[in-house]
Amino acid sequence: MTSILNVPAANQLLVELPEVERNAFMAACETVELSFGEVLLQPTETFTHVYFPIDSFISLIAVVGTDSRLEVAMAGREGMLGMPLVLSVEETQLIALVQGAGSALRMTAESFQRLLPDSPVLHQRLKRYIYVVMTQLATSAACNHFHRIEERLARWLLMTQDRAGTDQLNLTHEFLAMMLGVRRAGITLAAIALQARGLICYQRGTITVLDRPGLIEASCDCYRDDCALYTKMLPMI
Amino acid sequence: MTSILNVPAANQLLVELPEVERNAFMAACETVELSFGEVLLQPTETFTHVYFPIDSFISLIAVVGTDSRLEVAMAGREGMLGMPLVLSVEETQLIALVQGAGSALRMTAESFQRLLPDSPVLHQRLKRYIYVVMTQLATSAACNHFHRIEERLARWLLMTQDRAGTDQLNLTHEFLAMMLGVRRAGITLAAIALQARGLICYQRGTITVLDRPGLIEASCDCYRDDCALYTKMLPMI
DNA sequence: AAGCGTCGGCACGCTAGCGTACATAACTCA
DNA sequence: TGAGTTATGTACGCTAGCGTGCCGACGCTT
Repeated sequence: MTSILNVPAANQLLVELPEVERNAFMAACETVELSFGEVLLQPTETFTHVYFPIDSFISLIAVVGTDSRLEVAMAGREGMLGMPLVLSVEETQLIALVQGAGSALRMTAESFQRLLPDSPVLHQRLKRYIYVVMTQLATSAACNHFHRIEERLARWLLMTQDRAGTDQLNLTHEFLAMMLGVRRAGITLAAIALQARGLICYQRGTITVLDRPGLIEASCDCYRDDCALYTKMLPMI
Repeated sequence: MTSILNVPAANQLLVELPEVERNAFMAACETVELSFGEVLLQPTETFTHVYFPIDSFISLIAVVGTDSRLEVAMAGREGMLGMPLVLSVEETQLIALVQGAGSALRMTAESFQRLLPDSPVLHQRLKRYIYVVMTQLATSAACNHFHRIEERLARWLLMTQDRAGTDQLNLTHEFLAMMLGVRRAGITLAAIALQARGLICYQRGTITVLDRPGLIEASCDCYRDDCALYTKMLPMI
């Protein structure tokens, strides 16, 4: 089982583009630093930029009612923030929260929409990426519904590790509770269980993945399925 | 509160297209009858056709593990079956189950992909439709997670009523349980509660909506939000 | 009219997870 | 060093929903 991401610092959607496309596209990009906790977008806001994370990553969070939140997708260097713009829609209904600090390429929404029609290879890739995310949204709706906190936590840690590219994750139980839409105490119990099995180890805001294969075993199949779909639809690029 | 659908028998995505587009498109379509329970597509299968329901409707169902199923989206005359083809992807990971018998326009995947580039208005609409469905997937993931069976049932009945275009729905508790990913007995209790409130009435396989506004009141806001997003993104077309 | 299959009501004990609250432990900073 | 803040452990009773199984009612078939 390989991770989604075993490649050097570059956004996977942008690597190995045809020379012309790449040049035009990169010329319109700037590199920005994203810091943890930054909110790039709120529901009903309009995209001013698209982001292609390099070593940062972003959580997409759905809100229902006044205070229920649930992370529904992640965008790291395997993905992008700004899918609606690929569909010529300029708004979002999700919160985009920087979950892993680091750098990203960024381009104005305007440039993006102007350049996209002249970038057929990238455009094709982005459409496939949207398909992958849609499918993940659908199956993770089912996952969130049927699977237990411990499995979901394991899956979430794996996804995060892939995007952070390190074993050491800076995460509090509080934060994890928000992501999974459960109680903080629920995370504590699940984390204790995973630690007792020797899969992770944590102290005060840091979780270290000790046994990745074991963690995959402990997670629901949704993690494997997610990875498999991504590599099928966007193979190595 | 108006429903998504208050229009005569026609697929909403196809109405009022420019003459040329419409003619080319319709010429490639045939009308088919879909019968209840028909499975049009299974996970990993390839699309042979796209469907534009007229008075039928189709459930999209996610599968996790061996026997957990959850309805994640519906396609009636406000939508289509075959979104991945708009993204140039020919497969699906979802089950497409005919949930309301009736007719639909259908076209081969091949024709669809050939005609789409020459149908800019339709193409634009379909992209917006995909955005709507993606957003609904995201928020209904949260809805399924946070809201109770009774609210979710109310919402589901409203969505179904919109697409069926009638007060009388032919549904067993067993079937509803599958859609919502809960026990049959759980549906029975929720249905009893809704009936006690005078919102619905049912006997042996038939549910009648008695008080639509009341049912909206009883459902979570997700129903209203869904409708609002659709009409915002695809206004009356 | 009888029989059978389907559908719905209900009841049992059980579990995961909730809301809440409080205590302890670990860092931070004055 | 000591005070304050933040993160984690844990405990309490509670609720929604689970899995299961059984019974009765309905309605179709013959």
